[in-house]
Amino acid sequence: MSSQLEHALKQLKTSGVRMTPQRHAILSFMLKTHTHPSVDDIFKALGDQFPNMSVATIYNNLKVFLEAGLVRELTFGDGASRFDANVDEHYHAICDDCGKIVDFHSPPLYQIEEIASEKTGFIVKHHRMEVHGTCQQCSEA
Amino acid sequence: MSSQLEHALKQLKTSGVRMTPQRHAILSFMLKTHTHPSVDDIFKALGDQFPNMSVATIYNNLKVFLEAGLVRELTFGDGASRFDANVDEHYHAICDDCGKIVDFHSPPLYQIEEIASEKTGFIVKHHRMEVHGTCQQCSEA
DNA sequence: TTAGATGCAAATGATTTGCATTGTG
DNA sequence: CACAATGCAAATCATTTGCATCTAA
Repeated sequence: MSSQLEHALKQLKTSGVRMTPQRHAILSFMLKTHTHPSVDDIFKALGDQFPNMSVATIYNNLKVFLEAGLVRELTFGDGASRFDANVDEHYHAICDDCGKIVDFHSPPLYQIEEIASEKTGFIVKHHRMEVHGTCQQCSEA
Repeated sequence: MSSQLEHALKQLKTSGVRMTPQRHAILSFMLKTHTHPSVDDIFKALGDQFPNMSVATIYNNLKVFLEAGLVRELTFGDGASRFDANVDEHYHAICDDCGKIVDFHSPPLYQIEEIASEKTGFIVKHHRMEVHGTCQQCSEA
């Protein structure tokens, strides 16, 4: 078991969250994948293990994980939310042709938070940034 | 009539888009407001003028305007898309308490597009950035 | 005149909710 | 045992679609 999963399990236990087989499977899947899955992706991926699992259970659990800070929700314009268990500081590149989402790292844009704060009077807590374009495979095709 | 509206009308005419009273009203409203309205906001705002206007008409027209590059679509995690007729380079500050969206300007983040391109192999065409936090009114309350 | 636009209602798809049942701690 | 979690179905909400009617050019 990955230490990341162990750590997440411990954290949930500390917060008084009960562990169920479904919850464990969803969490474990989220920590293992790097594909930014939608609820439906998770539903399909765990269908073999849990033929009777309800989508409501997936929504419920993602909400629990969100509140625990274990996952982030990503919303693009295309219908379904996507979820990302990589909560490290990072950004996303999105292919406007095939929809693929690729993580990348870069020095964080704290300066823009300061500029925003000066110009708008907001107390800025975080920012979101993503680049759009065409991925390597799509541009080669 | 604002020169912005004149220019938009001319552009649509050139693209062979017919002008209807509904289309004119939606376009004019979009250019006048700075509130980043949702479809429902537009529907309510124009309800007096057009008691029988269909939401489908609003969706249709926003799609036309999007394709003409006259508006941008903004999607946050909260259900409905919002639309912005300010297509100049600018960013948004979003209040996580009251949902208000405030425009602000800043030197564009082209460097992050380069970094993203190097790290991911994408051909980067544009980026999106927004800061989240608490607006002045909400933090004073 | 005629292709494109509108209005309406039904369809779709994501997400939420209510509730009876089950299972964790 | 108590209360939280699950599964299921119905409800909700944004958006899309089909189609008959209308209208801008």
